Amino acid sequence: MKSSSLVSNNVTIFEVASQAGVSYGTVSRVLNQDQHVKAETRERVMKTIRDLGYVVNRQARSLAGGKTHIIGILVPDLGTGYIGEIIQGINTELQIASYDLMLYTTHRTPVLEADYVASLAQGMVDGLLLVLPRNPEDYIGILNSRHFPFVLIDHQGIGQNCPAVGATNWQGAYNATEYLIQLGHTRIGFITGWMDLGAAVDRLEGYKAALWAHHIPFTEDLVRQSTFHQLDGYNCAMDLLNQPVPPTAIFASNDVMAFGAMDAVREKGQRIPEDISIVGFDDIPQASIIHPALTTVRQPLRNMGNVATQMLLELLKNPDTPTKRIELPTGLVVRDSCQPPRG
Amino acid sequence: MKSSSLVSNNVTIFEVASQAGVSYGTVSRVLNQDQHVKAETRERVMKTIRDLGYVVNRQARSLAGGKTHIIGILVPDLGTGYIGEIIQGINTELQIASYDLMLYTTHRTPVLEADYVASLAQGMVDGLLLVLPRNPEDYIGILNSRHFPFVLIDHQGIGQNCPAVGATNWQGAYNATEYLIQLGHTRIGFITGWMDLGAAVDRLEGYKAALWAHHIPFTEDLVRQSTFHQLDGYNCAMDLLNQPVPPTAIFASNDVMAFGAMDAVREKGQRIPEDISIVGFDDIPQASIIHPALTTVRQPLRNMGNVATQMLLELLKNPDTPTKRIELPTGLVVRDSCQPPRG
DNA sequence: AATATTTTTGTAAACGCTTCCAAATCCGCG
DNA sequence: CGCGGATTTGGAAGCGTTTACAAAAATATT
Repeated sequence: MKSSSLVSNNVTIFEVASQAGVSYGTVSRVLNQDQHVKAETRERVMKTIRDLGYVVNRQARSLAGGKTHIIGILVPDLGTGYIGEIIQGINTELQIASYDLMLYTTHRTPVLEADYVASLAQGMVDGLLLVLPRNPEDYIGILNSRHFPFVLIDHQGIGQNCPAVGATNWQGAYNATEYLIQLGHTRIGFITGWMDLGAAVDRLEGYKAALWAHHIPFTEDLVRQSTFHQLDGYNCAMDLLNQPVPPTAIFASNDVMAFGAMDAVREKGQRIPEDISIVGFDDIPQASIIHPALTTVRQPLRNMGNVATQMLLELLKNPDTPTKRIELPTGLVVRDSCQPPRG
Repeated sequence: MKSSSLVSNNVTIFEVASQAGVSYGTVSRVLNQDQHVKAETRERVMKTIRDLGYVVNRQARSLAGGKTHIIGILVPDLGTGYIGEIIQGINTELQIASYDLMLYTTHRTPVLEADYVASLAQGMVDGLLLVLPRNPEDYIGILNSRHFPFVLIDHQGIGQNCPAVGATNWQGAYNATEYLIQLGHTRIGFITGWMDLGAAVDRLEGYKAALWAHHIPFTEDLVRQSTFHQLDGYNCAMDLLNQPVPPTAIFASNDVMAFGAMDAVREKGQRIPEDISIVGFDDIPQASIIHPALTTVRQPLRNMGNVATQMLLELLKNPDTPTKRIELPTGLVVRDSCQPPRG
């Protein structure tokens, strides 16, 4: 009986109804777990459904009911596994709630981003998960005014209070910097992410705060503005290392830039961690497979996906759930890329 | 006018029709580029559509027309960037054809796989892209008998001829093995993937063929059956290295197992490539960032996504396009993980 | 100028479901 | 036994399209 749903094509509630000797309204009620059905009738209908291999037509259901049971997710790309992890988290929750996932990648094109959001919000999906959005200012206002449910992942929101889940970026950067300081480092290079992203700013601030707390003067000479990309990480690290008095440690604002920094260090003929310590941020899967394994600040990516999805589903169920921003804790993962400075 | 579509919520063809002074049928015809509309009328309707910010309701359209303009993609996971690359390729094509993408991850649970396929084929999507399917036998027959359009990516199909795109696995493995042989290696370890996947078998066969062509005796002692996972790659490599006469090179059937092998080599206190050469397969993004950069057989993943999508779209447009299987060429990417054996 | 032909437009009937309202059935109790 | 209220069921209407068919308008033909 299992695969009969694949075999028989177009069973409708009408066929189920006539087979079970009830009206189609009753079948619909059973399908929607309406309480107003006699237990015995429900049983009979469910059996018929199984026998006939009936599967509800989602299009019809959403036309009639106004809900699609699809949620959309907008991501910048799928390159690094960073997004992949988040999606796994989202997926788990969605599966439980039996929602479907519509995936859109923007490749960081703001135009696309706004367009997608426009047409999605038009009824294609019930809610939206926006991962690492680049220019949400363009549309968040509109989504809000239309009361369209959405949750931001890894973005601070934009002044207005929107539902969002992020991580304690500041604290993570603070802890990582402090770890390096406690190892004895005082000249710690820092490579930022896109500074238009709140997370990148927070990480820089955490770094500064840790220096400050340990009475180490902050200097712009040790900071390089970058883009979260590996190659830029490489270039910035190179630049940092070419200074008259180079840093003894480099803290990159994400893991792939840390990988780039590692390349730079090696190209200068120096060793990690003996000559230079490296710290990353994110703890993407590759961080533990690279050699030496990267010490990094772990973001609970999967968990962020879980939580964001739960928030969105809650929002769908109960639209006036108060808006909240959740920050999941980050944690320092100590591996092999750091040690006290030489001498 | 740009964002009016976001502002106004429920414009239907009826409103457009009355605004434009035509019947709703005509609007529908304009929407579907039906030729039977006077040019002037078409213009007027299109203007109204723009003015009102009308957007077609996809649910209604597919209920009536039978097509969803959504294609489904079934992937095992999103962990390694391998799938991510393929998805990028798919996405590009889909964007051009303005189809939407529904993503399902199976985590390699055969049950899920079959269930998904069942309900998807039920009308949720117009076609299916099956990436690296594990047990397609369970449902390919049924899909075929229902004439449901699908394309396999990175799978050999199952005897029957189904549309599929793959890569020249045999040739790639042959070339990589030959490369090692030409460097002077004669004891070349080989770590397989899941042997229930055709691609894995082909790679093993390519390896064997190259040995044979160069009169190097094949021995099971140098082959380990594995699973495409990093940890298993590590274990198999360890096992290989612990033999009385260990290999001087290891060829892993994919990159992440090669990463695992690298870990094993290092743990044995040996260096890459000085003591042991390593070759992978796939050329996922990480292969070039790991240190030493991995010599590997490049699969044109993005391209495979492109081609598969084009095939599927063609199949949708013209259901009796003859079935074909396309094999895209692989190529050896020489980086830093190999050198001639010592001594 | 009248008819035949073609092009364009209007309309009704699906598509498969949800949901509301009214009708039927059931139950307990006087 | 009959009545009121609660529970259960049936059926109509509507969701926003597409599409087949018929009607109307435009054009060509004699």
